[in-house]
Amino acid sequence: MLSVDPVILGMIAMYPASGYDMKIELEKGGAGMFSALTFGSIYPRLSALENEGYIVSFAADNQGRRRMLHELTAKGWQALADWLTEPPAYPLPMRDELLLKLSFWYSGRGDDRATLIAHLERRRQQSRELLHYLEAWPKNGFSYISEYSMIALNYARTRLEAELRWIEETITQLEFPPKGPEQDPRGLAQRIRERRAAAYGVAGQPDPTAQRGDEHSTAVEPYRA
Amino acid sequence: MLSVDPVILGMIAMYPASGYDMKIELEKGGAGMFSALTFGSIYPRLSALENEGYIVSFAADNQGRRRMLHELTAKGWQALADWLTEPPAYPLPMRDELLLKLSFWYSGRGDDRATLIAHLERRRQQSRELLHYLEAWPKNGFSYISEYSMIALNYARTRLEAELRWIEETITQLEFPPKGPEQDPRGLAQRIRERRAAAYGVAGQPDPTAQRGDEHSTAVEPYRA
DNA sequence: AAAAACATGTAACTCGTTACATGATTTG
DNA sequence: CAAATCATGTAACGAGTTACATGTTTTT
Repeated sequence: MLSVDPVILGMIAMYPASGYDMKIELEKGGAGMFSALTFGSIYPRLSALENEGYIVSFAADNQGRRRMLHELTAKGWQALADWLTEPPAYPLPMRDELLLKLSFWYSGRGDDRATLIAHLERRRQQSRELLHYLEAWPKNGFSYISEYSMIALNYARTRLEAELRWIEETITQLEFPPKGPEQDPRGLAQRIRERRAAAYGVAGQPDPTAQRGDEHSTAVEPYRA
Repeated sequence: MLSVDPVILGMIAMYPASGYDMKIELEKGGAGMFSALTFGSIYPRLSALENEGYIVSFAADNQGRRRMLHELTAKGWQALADWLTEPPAYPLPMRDELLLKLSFWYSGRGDDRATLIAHLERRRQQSRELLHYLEAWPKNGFSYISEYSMIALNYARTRLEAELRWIEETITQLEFPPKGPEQDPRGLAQRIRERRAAAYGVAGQPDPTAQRGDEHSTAVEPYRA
């Protein structure tokens, strides 16, 4: 039972679907906010799930074009119900390049606030678009949306709205002058600038001697809880 | 340049660190909110990054215990700065089992609201703990936290607070009776119950005949935008 | 004296993605 | 009639995880 399997079973549970249907549904629909599948993982799993008795597959006529539909067996319905009953794993960490870049920003770019504002404005644009798409989806007159899907949708909406507020506040803050570190008992901010300058060399050219071991004598105690 | 590489370079940029340091720092520190690394990916990449000239490694005496520290070269500092300048990829989709389960909840568990409330209460507990940990971190008197790391931390805090509010609202809603689907123009809610009943069989035992292709004649039009 | 934490590293494995292959039908 | 879309499938690849192997030092 791979992690994609419950998604496949869940999609089929809504209606007997083809592999292609599932891909499209996830791209355009609600569950796609929380998972994505590629054909390369869908089709092999459909075969496996059929071999293991979770689904049955049958050809459906699609005016000449071949089309394989899949339906859950009793075992498949049971597996889905069991998976839903299992306590969901806590999503950790929140993989997000923007946040990761923020964590390392000072070390790598110092007080280059302009580039960071550009990143944030791009993100604002993307999140706004996603929010609009997501608000339109339950009103498209087509998709099946249960009370529970709507709750999931509410989560995504709430999260995006909070993100947009954070972006506004952050851009405002970045338009003011830099504030200096929030906490820096070991004076790392200063040391980072010095180490970078040493690596590049005083005249701006790379300095090969700055790469020998002995120069790194300013060892920093790592954090131990 | 693998996706873990900028994280390694970013950690080293803060202070010359060992592979072990990075693992611990990510587990206990701020960047760990947004990325995790295992030894199996750290050590091989440290060798590779040294071979490619991004870092230099040197033995540091750690009272008898061996310890390899790593420092950025000019090329390494430059690679980090370049990576930070690149527009960050939009994090899509938000992989979250709880949300995925909500999407499929009705199909698999019908109106079993008790189990769902249990999931939400568990999540509330975990998110509260993370929030408390995360609020304590910038006051531990040790970690280096730049203005920008603090902004990332603010994001995580904002997001968790929004999530906790959503959990409260959702639990309250789930204590009321079920509402029925938000949007269901094809009558799928009804069909799902019928299909599940057919798969299990009327008497509760699995019905093998319900698994033949012909019975699935109630084909549902897939969504096409 | 044992267990936990410190510290580095390798090899096998697993899962998912990318790229490729094929072919029918609809649309411009 | 060419291009886009529909539709299914396979094979190679890649990147990260898990498990294993090894040895030291500190804590209980």
